[in-house]
Amino acid sequence: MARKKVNLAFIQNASTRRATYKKRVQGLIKKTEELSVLCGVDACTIIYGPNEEGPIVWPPSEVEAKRIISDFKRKPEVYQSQRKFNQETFLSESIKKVEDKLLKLKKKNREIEVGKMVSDILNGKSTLKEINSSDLGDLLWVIEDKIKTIEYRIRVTKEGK
Amino acid sequence: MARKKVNLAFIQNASTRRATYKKRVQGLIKKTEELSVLCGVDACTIIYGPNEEGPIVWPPSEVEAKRIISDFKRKPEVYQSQRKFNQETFLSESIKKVEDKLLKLKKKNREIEVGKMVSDILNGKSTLKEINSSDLGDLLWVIEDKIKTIEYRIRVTKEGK
DNA sequence: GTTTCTATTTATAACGT
DNA sequence: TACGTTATAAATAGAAA
Repeated sequence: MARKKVNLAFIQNASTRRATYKKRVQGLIKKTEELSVLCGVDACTIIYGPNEEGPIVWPPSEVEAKRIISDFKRKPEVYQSQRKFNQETFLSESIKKVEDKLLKLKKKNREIEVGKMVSDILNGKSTLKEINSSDLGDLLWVIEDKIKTIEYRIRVTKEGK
Repeated sequence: MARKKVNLAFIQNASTRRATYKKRVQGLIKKTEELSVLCGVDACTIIYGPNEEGPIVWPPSEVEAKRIISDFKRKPEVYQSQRKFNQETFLSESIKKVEDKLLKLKKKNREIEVGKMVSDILNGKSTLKEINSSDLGDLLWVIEDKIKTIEYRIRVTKEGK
């Protein structure tokens, strides 16, 4: 983020990684505290360092941290509230681009539907038999794509060794 | 942090506070992900918004988040104050440190194994039938986890307008 | 390894719509 | 109230000590 843009990938060089880790842990903890204080909300950050030290936690109070965590674990459908951290702006000045945008949205809508399908299947709410061939085609396409992502992450993990 | 230095105190004005909240949640989640990916560490951030349906969490996978939280809660109450960041940390004896390292190594090895399994299956070098039930369990766990991450990304892309 | 020192990239507070 | 823009404050990557 300085002197060079950062690539969101595991830092191979050990010493560089350690240095970055230190700086960023400090920054992350600070940001957590700031959000909590400025906006008056409960926020908790837990970091397991590469060392054997033990987790770094905010808020500093063990009781407070566990309270927030307990609240979290009690909520079943936590992820419904996950949302919009995305800055994607394929905005444009011409009609052509607006049309492109519409197309993309439709495509993404489809992806969401398929994503839910996958989820339902994994959760036993649905079975492959209940899915029509058209949907199945999309399903395979998406899975194939996701597999690539997984392979990439696996590769990164290995190299990070 | 712009146009004026920020005062670390509760923002009285409701609309300003709300606007700041939205921006900073976005930033905090991003920072959490960056630290995790760049440095290859487990990190978890939970935010309870003022009037939202549920907490905002990173990592997006419920499984992953709960695993990290469990690790945290499982630790004995051997907390000790530390010098940096007003954080708290567990003091451990040298024996425990060694044990922890061993545990991490085993975990990493297992991750690599599972990763190779997925790879082999995708490349037709192996089939699901050849995998024993124990391995299959890990495999499903990993895949399910990845799927959730994927769902999150899809959702974010969609709602990101 | 760690601390300090920039050069730059990011994050974002205050505005404008 | 929400979203896009802009001026600044912060964070931080890489270099140097």
